[in-house]
Amino acid sequence: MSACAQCLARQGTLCGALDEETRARLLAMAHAEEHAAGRWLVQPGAAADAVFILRAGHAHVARLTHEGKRQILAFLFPGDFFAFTYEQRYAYGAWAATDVALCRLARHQLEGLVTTTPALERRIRVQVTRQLDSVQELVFTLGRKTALERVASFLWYLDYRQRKLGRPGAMTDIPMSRADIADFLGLTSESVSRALTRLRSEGLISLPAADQVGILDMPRLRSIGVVEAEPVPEQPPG
Amino acid sequence: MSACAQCLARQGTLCGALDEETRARLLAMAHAEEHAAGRWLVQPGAAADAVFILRAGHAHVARLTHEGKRQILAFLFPGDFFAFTYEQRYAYGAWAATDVALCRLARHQLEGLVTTTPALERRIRVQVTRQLDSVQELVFTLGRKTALERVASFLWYLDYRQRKLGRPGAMTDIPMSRADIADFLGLTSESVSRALTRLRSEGLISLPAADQVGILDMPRLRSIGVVEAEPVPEQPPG
DNA sequence: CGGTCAGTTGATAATCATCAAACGGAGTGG
DNA sequence: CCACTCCGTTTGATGATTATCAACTGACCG
Repeated sequence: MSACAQCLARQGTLCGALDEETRARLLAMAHAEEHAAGRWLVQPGAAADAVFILRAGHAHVARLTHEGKRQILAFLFPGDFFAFTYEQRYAYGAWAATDVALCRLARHQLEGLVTTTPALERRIRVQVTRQLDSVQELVFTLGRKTALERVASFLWYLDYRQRKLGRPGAMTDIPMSRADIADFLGLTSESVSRALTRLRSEGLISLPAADQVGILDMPRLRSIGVVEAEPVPEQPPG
Repeated sequence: MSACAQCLARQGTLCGALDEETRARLLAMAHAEEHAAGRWLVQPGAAADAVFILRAGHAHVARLTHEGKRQILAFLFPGDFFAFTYEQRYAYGAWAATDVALCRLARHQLEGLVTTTPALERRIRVQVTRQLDSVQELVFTLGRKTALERVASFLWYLDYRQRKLGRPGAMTDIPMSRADIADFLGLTSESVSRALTRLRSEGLISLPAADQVGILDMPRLRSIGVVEAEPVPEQPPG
């Protein structure tokens, strides 16, 4: 219950915007778990029989290949909801990047509750839709941005996420390695490093430590990284 | 009603798996429309006040920038469902690639119907979840595949989609230009062309016309393009 | 029969990956 | 307390892939 209270304080969470009764039922079927940094939360290829809500810590979701290639699909922050798929087996893996606390919801139980609780079903649909929006944003980043633009937009994103969790402050944490960032942005860790160095040398950011960044010129950083959609182009392309 | 019958014949459609009454209500609020090739179906930046089901023809969804960059997010086939977003305005545009027929559903009406029709809500959630799965697949393609691998996986995907629509046959249609394929795969049209030429010269495919491909060696094509997920790696990376 | 346009092919350039070395902070042991 | 090691990061040199620019081909259409 107190685990929930902590979680509910956050916006955009699955359980927010639910009435007391539904929340209680959800809680009744939730397994509260804690895992040490480095542990699998979702094994790639395992039966997709649960979904998760991250309560504390950081976790990463990635698609992996036998050749050792890795594409990180999402960096999870407290309050994030993950492992929703239509497939019978997970196409990706998720692991604890730091020590984490999470709620595990068995899929068949959740599907059961959902059929009698339209509000919950709706809430899940909204969450999945938001994830769709953000993955489409990532598609654009990977398909059509340069290394510098990718890194700039990533810093913007990091800052945005941390502000949303209510950490103002001049500094933004970078709670993942250069290699992780690279595997999210479709680059190498060297390219990420070079892009950061360039942004620093041009006065857009400061890097007091490897895991902290100060954004000195947000408008310019944003103009590099965050590409605006065309308002209303004349004629469709193609 | 006959427009619906045509649409319902297809698997994986929004309206499939709904009972008669719900389907009738959905139909009652659906605007059946037809649009000529080249027309906007969704204008980028417009109020996100409707969702669509494509009944016939092909449409493309893309994120566009004022600098003329374009990232195609999806190629829509008959039966596909699109323009679902959490945002108030569309971050992307969609247009008719050929003459199209579609159903338009006003978002506020649909939201209304959905609250009293759990089965429909569930159906929508499933559709959105499937889209999430496929966009995540695209993220991996853009982030971690070479040009040749991207094109190979694209051909596999085209073939897969057309088989699902029930067109066996030795030949697979390519119902979009090289530039469209390029903007989907994060490449240029020249790179797409070179990759196709290479696949042809290596005997994997035949190209009797620019808009048709014959897959001569599916296993090899698949092994190039479709990267298997790691079954169960020992220790999480990172 | 010429014109237009999508597609292909070729030459060159830019970006990013790869390979390699140096750097620096955190932790360890003398 | 300080040297040493380790590992992630940064920086440098080189190479590969893909983008860009440009020319050419062929199909379709007036």
